[in-house]
Amino acid sequence: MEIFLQTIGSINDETRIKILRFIDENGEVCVCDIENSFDMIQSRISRHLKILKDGGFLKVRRDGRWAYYSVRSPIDQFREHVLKEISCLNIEIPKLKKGCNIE
Amino acid sequence: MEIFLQTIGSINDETRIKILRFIDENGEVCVCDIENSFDMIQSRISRHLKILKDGGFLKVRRDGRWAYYSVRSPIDQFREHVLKEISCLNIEIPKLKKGCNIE
DNA sequence: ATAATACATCAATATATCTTGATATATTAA
DNA sequence: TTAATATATCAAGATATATTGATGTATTAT
Repeated sequence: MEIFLQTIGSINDETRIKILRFIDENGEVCVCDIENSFDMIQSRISRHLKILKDGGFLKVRRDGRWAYYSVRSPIDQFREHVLKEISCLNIEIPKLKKGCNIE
Repeated sequence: MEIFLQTIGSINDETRIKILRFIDENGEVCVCDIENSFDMIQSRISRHLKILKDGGFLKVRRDGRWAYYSVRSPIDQFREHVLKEISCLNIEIPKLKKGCNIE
């Protein structure tokens, strides 16, 4: 129950749905890319990424000072269904704007 | 997006998950049955039922002074997946205790 | 008509979640 | 070593959601 609620709670927010779809569409991105593309302050992005990760949708790969987030894979069927549902939503997802100085 | 969030929000609560599964397992029940089985006050049950109905999981059939709730049918694939996931949760669902005086 | 039953809704309070700005940590550059 | 960059976390305030008790609205029984 706890895990299910954490999964559901992680997608019970408009900002997170958009971030999740953004990552699903663009593949692995670092936090500053999201920050830049969404024009949101870093702490807000960071918090939502953590919730999506704890919800089982995202994974992180750390490299130096960067954190690269991507859709967790393999992913279970239920989260797969959720991702598919989100991919069908008629919403505006910002274009990817690279935000880091170095890559 | 709004509809998706309403759907997700409706199952983002432990009480509602239990009520939904209770109805899924027992079929059509009236409000006082739920009230009696869950030992919760009526206004609380009523509120959660409304949220689950607005979330697209339940339907009501009114008959006299009673309101009978059941899983909406036909139901779309996504909500079907959600119901299946909820049916797999390892949680305690109360036994059905009829609460009405007449039936 | 009056009372009782079943259900819905409202107002007040309690609790949880989100946003922001500040601060902390780690890594790399100068 | 010092400064800058990338990210995470914390504290405070704002907003949303849940619970309770009271009240409202039908419907049925007496």
